[in-house]
Amino acid sequence: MLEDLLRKGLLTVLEKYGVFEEDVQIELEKPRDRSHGDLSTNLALMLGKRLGRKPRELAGEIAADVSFPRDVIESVEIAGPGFINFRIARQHQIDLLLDVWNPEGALQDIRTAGHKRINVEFISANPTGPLNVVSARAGAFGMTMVRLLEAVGYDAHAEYYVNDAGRQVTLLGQSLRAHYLQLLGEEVVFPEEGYKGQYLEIMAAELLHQDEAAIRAASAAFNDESFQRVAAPPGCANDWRRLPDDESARCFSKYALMKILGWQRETCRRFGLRFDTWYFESELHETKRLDRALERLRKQDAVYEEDGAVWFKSSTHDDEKDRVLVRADGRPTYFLADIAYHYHKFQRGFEHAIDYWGPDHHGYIQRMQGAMAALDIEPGWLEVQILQHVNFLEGGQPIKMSKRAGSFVTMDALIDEVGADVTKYIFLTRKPNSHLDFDLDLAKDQTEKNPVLKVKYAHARICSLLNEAASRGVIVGEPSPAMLAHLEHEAEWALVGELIRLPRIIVSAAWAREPHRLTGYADDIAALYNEFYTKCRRILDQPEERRQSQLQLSLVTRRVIKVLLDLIGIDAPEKMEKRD
RNA sequence: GCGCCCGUAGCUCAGUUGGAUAGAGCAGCGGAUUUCUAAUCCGCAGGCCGCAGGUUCGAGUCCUGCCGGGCGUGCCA
Repeated sequence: MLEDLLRKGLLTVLEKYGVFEEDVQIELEKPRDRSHGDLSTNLALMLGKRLGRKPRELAGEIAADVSFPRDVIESVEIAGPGFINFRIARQHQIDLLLDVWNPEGALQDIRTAGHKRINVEFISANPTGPLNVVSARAGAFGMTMVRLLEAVGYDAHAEYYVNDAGRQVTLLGQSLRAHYLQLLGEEVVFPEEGYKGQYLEIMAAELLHQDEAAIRAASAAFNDESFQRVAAPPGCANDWRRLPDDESARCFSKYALMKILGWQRETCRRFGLRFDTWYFESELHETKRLDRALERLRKQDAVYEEDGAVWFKSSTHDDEKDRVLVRADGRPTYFLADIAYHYHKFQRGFEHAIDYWGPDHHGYIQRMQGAMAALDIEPGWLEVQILQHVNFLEGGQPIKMSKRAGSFVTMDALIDEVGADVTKYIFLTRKPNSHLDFDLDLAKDQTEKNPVLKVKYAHARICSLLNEAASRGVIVGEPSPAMLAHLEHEAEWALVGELIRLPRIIVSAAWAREPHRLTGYADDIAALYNEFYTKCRRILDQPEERRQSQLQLSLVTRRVIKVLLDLIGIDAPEKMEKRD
């Protein structure tokens, strides 16, 4: 690695000052300003005080003393208050560029995680209605994180937790049943806090008019293994309604669950999300994992009984207060189920787990971490990422969203109107924990002005250029040092300087859990390519060597853009419709 | 009240973990096309980085206190 070479060279010089490897962390970064060279260190600024020297003088001495092979580091300069700037020799930049191009090169070298198994759980929306736009942000982040983790060598596993047990699901069944009976003209008391969304009315109408056909259709969506447990209840709706209330509601609930999970899964598919596991809460109950988790906590002396309920001593783990695991009436809380779920996740052999949660769950983190600690799971095993709230604006006004009241923008509508690619890209240009205003009108009406198109266009443009070359009989060779040595223009070298950062960008985005670095970088690459393309126009009319070098540079650029768009999960088009 | 997140251009947001003259897109203004798609490029304008202190060679970034916005603070999920 280039950085290692620089560090080693600098350390050799620093020994004369009595500074050794363990004394100092040498930072190297790419300066914002191109005129400041390719890499820069603030070493002299950091050491100035410790050595009682003026930073600028110290930098001058170090710069004069340090030595590198000329074909790697072309120049060493001091600037500003005491920065030492390095300029990478063009020969070496070409080597780095080829390292990015070579499939066995840099993109293999960054796969350092050793196939460790890592679980990424995201969306995990309640199965009580269609996915809404909030899940779109989680989907974009979760899926890209999975791919990023794979890119750095993890064996990453995408998981969706389905809360198909508990009160919400019961309420769902009762709500559907009430809608159904209402359609029959019966007097019904709609459950308090029930679900009033229009989708339940439609679902009820389907049951009324198609009944068994509707049930068969919904069941057919679940013929694969992971959804085996989502099965249609016996009989038809007309039978269900005559059963005793509880049992009747359970039948309607099962049907609704089946139907809604079908929607959710289809929405995810449309959005390009692939889950390795859909984990059902009901399985936890059936396999007695709640009892087992509770038993384990008991053995650790982490629970006690009071007022008829079973409490977890989360206050000993920095939580504000203790939390109930089993209610006085004997029903377990969601918290206990969640503990059992994560305990099982741990037992399934994942070395690390990342959960994407909404901002309304942040108060939940402490008790969850407390439970993990009480179960002797190493600290840091569970990593919770909070995705901040998204404000959707329509006509300049925020849209209030309430699932129970049934008013929200569905993820499907977003995909229909804005498109999956644009939506993902927009979400991934923002940091996970920043609040975000998403103007639907703007996204819908002005999609051609969205930055994602600039990146797609750059890719299409390169394809188009290469096609044109082929049709003129120009053969584009594999990128090679001999040809790339003919790069001349400043814009070409600026592009090279950016392209060779790809491995570092991927690594930093993966480790910092900040996929938005990918979109920012993709935008930079596209801008630099377009700049090069405009300033060095009519590439194919250039002399053969110049032409070859530029075409080869284009090839590498196309691959870099493709790698980025694949990570983000959006299409890299070979051509785009000409606008007007 | 307490806890968490956020305050950066008119708008939406970046800012390489403390670096050099704070950036991009959109909106505004002015230029560039006999093309290999102008869905592009070039230029101009736009800023007390919420406010006030502190830490140090150096702060949009770190610490404290305010101000403003969002969320949480259930034997709900």
